[in-house]
Amino acid sequence: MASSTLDPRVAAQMAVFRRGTVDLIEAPELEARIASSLATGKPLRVKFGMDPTSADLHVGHAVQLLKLRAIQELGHQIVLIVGDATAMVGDPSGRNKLRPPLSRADIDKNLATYVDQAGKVLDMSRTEVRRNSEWFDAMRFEDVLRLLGRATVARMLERDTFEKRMAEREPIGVHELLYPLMQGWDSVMIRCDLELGGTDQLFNLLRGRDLQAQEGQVGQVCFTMPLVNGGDGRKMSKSYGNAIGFLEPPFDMFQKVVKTVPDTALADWFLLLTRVPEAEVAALLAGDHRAAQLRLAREITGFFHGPAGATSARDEYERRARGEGPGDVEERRWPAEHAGKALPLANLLAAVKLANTNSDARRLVQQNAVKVNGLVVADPVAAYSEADLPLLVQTGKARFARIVR
RNA sequence: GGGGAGAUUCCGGAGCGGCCAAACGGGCCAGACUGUAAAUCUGGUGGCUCAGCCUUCGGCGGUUCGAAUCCGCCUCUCCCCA
Repeated sequence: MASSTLDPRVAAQMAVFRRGTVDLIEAPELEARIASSLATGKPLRVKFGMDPTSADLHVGHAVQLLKLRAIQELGHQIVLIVGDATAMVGDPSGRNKLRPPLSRADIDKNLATYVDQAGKVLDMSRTEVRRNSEWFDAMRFEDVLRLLGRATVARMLERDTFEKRMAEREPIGVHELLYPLMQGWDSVMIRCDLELGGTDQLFNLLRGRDLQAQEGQVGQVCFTMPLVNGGDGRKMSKSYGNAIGFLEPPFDMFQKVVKTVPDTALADWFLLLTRVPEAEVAALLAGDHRAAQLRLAREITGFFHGPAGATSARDEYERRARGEGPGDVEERRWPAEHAGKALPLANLLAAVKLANTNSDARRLVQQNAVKVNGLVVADPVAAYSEADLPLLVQTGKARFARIVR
């Protein structure tokens, strides 16, 4: 496809667009647009839509944002569409259930945090942010009907998520059929050159391309990035509890990356979530996977917390790996209500919240999961009193506390 | 509007008068193994003053020596037909 006469500057940009990308519809069109952008000095308008349905971004979102950042550095214009109007519909992509629409108040509340967190990756000062209520609120009912006339029911229903829901007799709100059209209309309104989305977004992205063509514009180029999975193999999502959030402290982030990424996904994570050159990634993967995993964790943690944060996270991680426990053990006070009394170990654990209940604590002790001052104690009624303080207590591999007076 | 099915411990889902704190699977916790991974194996998974006791099976009331299991009412879900 890339002809031998392809301008090297165009080729270089194409490489950025291509890294980790799944769909690119169509590559030759993109080459042409890049070439013309270079010739005229006019940046491409690159659209990315976000639903302000949740305030907290996680590593899964970072895949797209990092791509946008790279594109931004090429000098193109990122247009972030805040889907405040579409959020009230709810994107049916990947959903098997009708989801409740959000109120305007919810949306406004999420928006600030949302944009703020995206700013950890994107240069927001160079990003155009548009709310799609800007044009949707201005539409009259006849405008809506005209837009709806642009698509057929069969075309909408052929979508896999709708097909599945029909088959499973799950409800599909009529309003949900509108979502792809609304998203597509955004592209028309901002005269979009290309739009990025997750692989689950391809259908929606293509609606934009079609609508633009129908409106006399050149249809946008569409490209998609993979969705990353959490440690449990499911799509990373806050509601599944498998997400690594942008705002997590360095150690947590580092540790979660190590624990989350299966060996089979290492290559993808490097490709999608770091800027380590592809050749270097290949070399890393040819070596010790353990080392590659730690490197990945450093790269990701470093991106969000800087080199110092990444280093401290790694040090902490290694300290724990050596079995030394956390560098800085949380202190808990001897429970005031038991001042001056001896307590059975199980009750002590529950009292300082190292276990949920006395019964829970008792079980842990009986399973050899509890260490006091580094030694396993298997007797749940072993008595401790304030004279024994301070006590370093550990339940399981990761929960530590120092009990003090 | 009419007809039917059902609500059980974190989830799914058995149980249909005593042997039920309630099978089984998932999840989760812990132990072994390990790369604090994955996979695997083992144990655990209502509470407590823990070889025993106490409180649970949508809610309220009833039958019974005894109810998650039977009866009545209530609340909420789902399905089919229109």
